Amino acid sequence: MTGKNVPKATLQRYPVYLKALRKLKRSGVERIMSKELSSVVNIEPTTIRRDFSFLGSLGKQGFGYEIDRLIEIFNAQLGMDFEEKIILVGAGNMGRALMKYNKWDYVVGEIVCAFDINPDRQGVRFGIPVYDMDELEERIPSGCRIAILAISTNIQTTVDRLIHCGIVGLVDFTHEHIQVQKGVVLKTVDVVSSIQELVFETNSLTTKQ
Amino acid sequence: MTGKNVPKATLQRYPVYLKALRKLKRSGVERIMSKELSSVVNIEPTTIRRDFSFLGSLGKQGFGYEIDRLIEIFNAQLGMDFEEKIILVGAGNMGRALMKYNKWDYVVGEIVCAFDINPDRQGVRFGIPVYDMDELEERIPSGCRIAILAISTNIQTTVDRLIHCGIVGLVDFTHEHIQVQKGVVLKTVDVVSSIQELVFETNSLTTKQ
DNA sequence: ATTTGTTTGTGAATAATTTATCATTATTAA
DNA sequence: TTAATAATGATAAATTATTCACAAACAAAT
Repeated sequence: MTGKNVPKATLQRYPVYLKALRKLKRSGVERIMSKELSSVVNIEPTTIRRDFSFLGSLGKQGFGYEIDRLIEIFNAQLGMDFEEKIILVGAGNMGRALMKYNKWDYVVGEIVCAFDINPDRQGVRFGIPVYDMDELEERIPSGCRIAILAISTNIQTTVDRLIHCGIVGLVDFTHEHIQVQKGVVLKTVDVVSSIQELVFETNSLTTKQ
Repeated sequence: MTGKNVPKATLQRYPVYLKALRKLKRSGVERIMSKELSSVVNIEPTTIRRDFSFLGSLGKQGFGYEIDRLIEIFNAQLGMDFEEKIILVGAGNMGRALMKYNKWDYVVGEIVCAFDINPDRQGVRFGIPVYDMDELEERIPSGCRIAILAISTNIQTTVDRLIHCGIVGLVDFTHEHIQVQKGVVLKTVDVVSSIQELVFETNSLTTKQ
């Protein structure tokens, strides 16, 4: 339905809103105005209103937004209906951390299985079956489009294999540069890169002596 | 020196370039042109050239860029000189995964110590001392500005404590919404949010039936 | 029921970012 | 040495994102 003309920048803020709204709900808040929410998420009120407006007229003038309604709509928009089957590639420390947190309560889908080359890591872990990498092509669930990458060797080769299997979205936890063809979306999650950006940004605030 | 008028968007691409350049160097490439690099990182050549130009005239007309020179400059720009002392808060699965990868070879600094409430996780892990959370205020290295957050309880309280200790940059691996005052930079790293964005973006490409 | 105060939603204006164009300069080959 | 080629770096144009400003809508009070 929606998801078409929504600006990319807005799309990246939706998860932020959802998290903040869920936190507010837990602390008993039932309604909120763009100005209040602004101080919670550090986003200008007018930007918030514009972002929300892409999903319809969610608020009431002179009143604000009902948090329950917002959460419901964001859940729907951000994936509750999708039920994506996500695979995890790599069951090392990082992979296990991700499996453990798989009980995400407002998520798009769930990790249905994992793959690893190391036999010691295979079997069932945190309720998720971990198969041998060799079995990727046969074990990958049909319709699976998204993979989480948490391996440290044969990275590019594995990515190519995944794309061959129909993967079109990758969340990348490796520390290597990965090359993907157009049409495949790569979301890189990297502490190092994050810290590099952070150092830059904080340097313009606090000048080190 | 630099780091002032560089657009935020450009700043976020620098780590991408550095990673790609290091990969190219390892595979023996010595020089590259913006057009070639473009096909590696999926960023327009003209954007690459403009991004690079903020750091000086790094290339030669009719020739391209020397990879060694680029890497050197990016290293300098992205932190090699900074030697940030980074602390890790939370030594669970995620924390351990991060400690294990602490041997980042082109990084801004390193994790000098960690903190956790659980006594079982305290002691030295992967060469990094893990202290009790209660000791945060006394153990935090002087001049420490950046913290990696990988805890799952008392999140907001801990963040407030960290900011009180002088932390101005946070890499956040929790699944909660975190509120920070202006002046503190928060980089949220969240599988769930990444997947949510991914689902949106891939949906505009592959229409599910 | 009417008025008053408040906050949304949006068209218009501004700012930021990306892409296109082109002059310039280095390289290479004749 | 000179001309041809090629790719940068700078500027201009186009695109995208944010902010302003205000009309319309609703709630609450009288």
